[in-house]
Amino acid sequence: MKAPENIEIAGEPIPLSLRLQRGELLAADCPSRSVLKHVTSQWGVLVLLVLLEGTKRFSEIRKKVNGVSEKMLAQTLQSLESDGFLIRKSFPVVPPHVEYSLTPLGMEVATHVSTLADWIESNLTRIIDARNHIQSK
Amino acid sequence: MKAPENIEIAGEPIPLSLRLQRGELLAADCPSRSVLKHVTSQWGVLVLLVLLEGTKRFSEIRKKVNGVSEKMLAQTLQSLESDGFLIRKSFPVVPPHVEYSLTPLGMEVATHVSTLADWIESNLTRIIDARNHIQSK
DNA sequence: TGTGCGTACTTACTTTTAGTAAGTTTATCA
DNA sequence: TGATAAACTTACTAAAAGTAAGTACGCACA
Repeated sequence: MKAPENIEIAGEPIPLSLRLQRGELLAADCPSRSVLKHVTSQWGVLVLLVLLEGTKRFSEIRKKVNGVSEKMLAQTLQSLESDGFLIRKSFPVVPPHVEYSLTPLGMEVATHVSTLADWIESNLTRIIDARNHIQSK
Repeated sequence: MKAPENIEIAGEPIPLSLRLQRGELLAADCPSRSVLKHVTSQWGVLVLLVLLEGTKRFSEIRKKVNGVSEKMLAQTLQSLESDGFLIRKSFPVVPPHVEYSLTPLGMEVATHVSTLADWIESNLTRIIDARNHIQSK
């Protein structure tokens, strides 16, 4: 993260608590890097998309996100939870019943992720056309 | 990709060539998956951000994207080029001089990537706060 | 009393990917 | 003659992802 500079407006210093500390993704040691990794990880993106539809059980997410293994899904859910993007609600029953849903913070990222995902889905043919065009050179 | 269904409007079938085939990221074998991988790869995201600023040389990109190795940068640039997101212009000089710039297609994705990246940078403190809150439970 | 079932994981192991460091190329300049 | 610079490439190691099997446990059924 950027070290907060001593900004002031009209001679009045802005209190630290009110100043927003912006992350810098281009800085190798900025904590935003790990957030980006979690959010844009292969399965992270897809899990966020699915959870935008609403609360889902572990097994439901697994069914929707075609190809994810139980191990990777569990891992992905844990990292997204640890970043505060989703909450895990476990019911004390057997067999286990666990529900995942986006937090307000999670909905915000997921919305941006969804926009990007939509663009890719919508423009797939353009991309494939471009691919073929480049290949044939 | 979704198999094109036989859609028609007002009794008139839409020719295959005109119908847009949407990708489906949730389908394991959809080609959109590899595009997503390239675009949201750790270094792919950051390269796209840097190239939004304009044409850049290999070494300039490497300097801006803190932490990327030459190997990974070369690999990332190649995959983004193969998807038609950027063009590589090599000048026949020694030492080598190579310039990379976004294609119109690349600018579109990069814009969406940038929106997501901006959100993460802007909300880092919220995320870190959420992280700490979760940890302390 | 025991056997199987369902769900959400976890663990051990293999394969793939990423990271690191050193090498390659070649015109130009000291 | 030899060092230099820029953009890669290659060989090797470390880390991450994929695969498959195991674990926990309360309930239903035999």
